[in-house]
Amino acid sequence: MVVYAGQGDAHRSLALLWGAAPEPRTGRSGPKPGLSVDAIVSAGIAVADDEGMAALSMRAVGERLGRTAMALYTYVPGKAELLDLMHDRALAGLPAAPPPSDDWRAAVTAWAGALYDRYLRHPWMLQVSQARPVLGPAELTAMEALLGALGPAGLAPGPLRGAVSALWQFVRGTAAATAESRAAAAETGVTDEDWWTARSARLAELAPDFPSRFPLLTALQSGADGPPQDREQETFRTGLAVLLDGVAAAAPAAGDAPVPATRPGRAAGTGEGADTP
Amino acid sequence: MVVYAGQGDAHRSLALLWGAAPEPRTGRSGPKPGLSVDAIVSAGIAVADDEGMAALSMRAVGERLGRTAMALYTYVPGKAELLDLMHDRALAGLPAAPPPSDDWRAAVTAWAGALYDRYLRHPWMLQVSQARPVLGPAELTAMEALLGALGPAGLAPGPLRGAVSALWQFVRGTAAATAESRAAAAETGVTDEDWWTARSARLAELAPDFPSRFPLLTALQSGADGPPQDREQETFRTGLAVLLDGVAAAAPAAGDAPVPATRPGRAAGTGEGADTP
DNA sequence: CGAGGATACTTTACGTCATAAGGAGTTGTG
DNA sequence: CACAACTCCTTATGACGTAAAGTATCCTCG
Repeated sequence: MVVYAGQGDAHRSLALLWGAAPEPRTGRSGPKPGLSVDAIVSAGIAVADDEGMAALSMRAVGERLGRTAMALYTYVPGKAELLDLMHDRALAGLPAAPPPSDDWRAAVTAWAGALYDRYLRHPWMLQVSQARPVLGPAELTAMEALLGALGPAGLAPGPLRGAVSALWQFVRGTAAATAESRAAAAETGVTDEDWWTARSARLAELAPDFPSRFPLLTALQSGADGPPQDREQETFRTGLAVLLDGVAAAAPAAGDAPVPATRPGRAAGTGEGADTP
Repeated sequence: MVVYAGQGDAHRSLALLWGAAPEPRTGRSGPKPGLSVDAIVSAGIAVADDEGMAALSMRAVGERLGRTAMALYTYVPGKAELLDLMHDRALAGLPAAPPPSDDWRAAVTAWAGALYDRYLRHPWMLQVSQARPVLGPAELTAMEALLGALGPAGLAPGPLRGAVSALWQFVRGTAAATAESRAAAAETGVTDEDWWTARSARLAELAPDFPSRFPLLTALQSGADGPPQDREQETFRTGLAVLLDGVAAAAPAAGDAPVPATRPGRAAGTGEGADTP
């Protein structure tokens, strides 16, 4: 529920995100730290995973570590920063960019699938306000991986930025939709499908003129065939395909695009020597 | 900051969203209502517009109407539902779908620009958790408009769903990025550009190995030429072009679409005459 | 070794939040 | 005119983030 305290100094997060100097422990008095930023971030993720974003309070995180809420403030400036850290950490460890290959479509598809899965494993991430590019190392690594996968397509910098943004947002958005329908279903103890039909039934009841007011939506919806999971997967798959077609079309000399390239001029180099760290 | 209380009965919102039967006022005792759902929603939007999402409390909304917080509960079940109503109302009045035309690219571009502008006029919308398709009338109308604009492209239902999702998420995501950089700049009383350079300077300081760790990102960033507004606009424009190229590519060549689709002969997607926001 | 200061953590407290419960005033219908 | 329905208020509850101040622990320096 709570997601982001607007003015939380992004600067304070930055230092922590990038592994605030581990401080040579020599020459420091006082009791040894019993906690660590890492442990706190892990506990926070555990709380959010287990009990949902609404249950993520400083008290809850502290409790999970056998401490009070205030103990956390020794390590972390506040809740907003903790959220930043959690979000970035939850993105860590995604597969690195594969070596550049002709089949950039497969590479980008794999990247998108991994990110999608990650979001669904930590649905609370989707409730962290995205009005906030935190620029943590894991997020940037994921973006670098996308750039690496996308590289062989040979986009110019402008379209490349656009494509990266479009891809990321698409994955996040579709993951959010899936997560929401799962959550709603789990909450009401009902299967996805039942929930959807109940929902549309209620809608039809409240807006009897629905089909005439929204003919295209009605047509689109009635075109659905399988259970909602399948529909979500299909949306993900086909939406991604549309995006990739766009990338292929925007690329000057794309490999497997069905579109004949008319402009041979290769624009400013987008580092094709992606050796992927 | 607060964005969405997870379990708020979406059902309760639905009735309100769809204009809960205006109740024939005859045969009702008690004092006449001094407020209305509409007035409350307007006040909520005014508060959020003027003072930001963090300042949106039931007290603040009530105060703006000369009432206490509790007075609102006569009209609205709770804050989550009020947020739903605000969000949908803020989407109302977007331009309707134009008559089907050959130039579906222009139509979709206009649609995207209008939605983008709307988000930027009410930045708090971007902090409402999107993990929640509220299915209000305005949102559905906007989606119907997109479907109308997209129609002449002649997509099959699957790709159409994917494209709709991709387009919507893209607009929302890029709007969020723009809103965030504006907010950050306004907060610190600094121009967009200064804020960005300060940010990158700080990043470079914290992660001196940045260029070697993120070569592609570094290359992409250094390829930027203008002030950030221009970069944002360019991302929007080129990203949208990529998406539209994808739509064109996913459409059946030119055969059974109601209108012969424009062949995507363009190479770099930047050529499109997007008039943008 | 013992004092002093730094550090980890706790207790307590404050202000704010959403909202439950109950009461007061207002208005229509019997 | 009584009563019921209704709006709106006051008050109260429990949770939240976190400021302030206290306590216990440990290192360093005299």
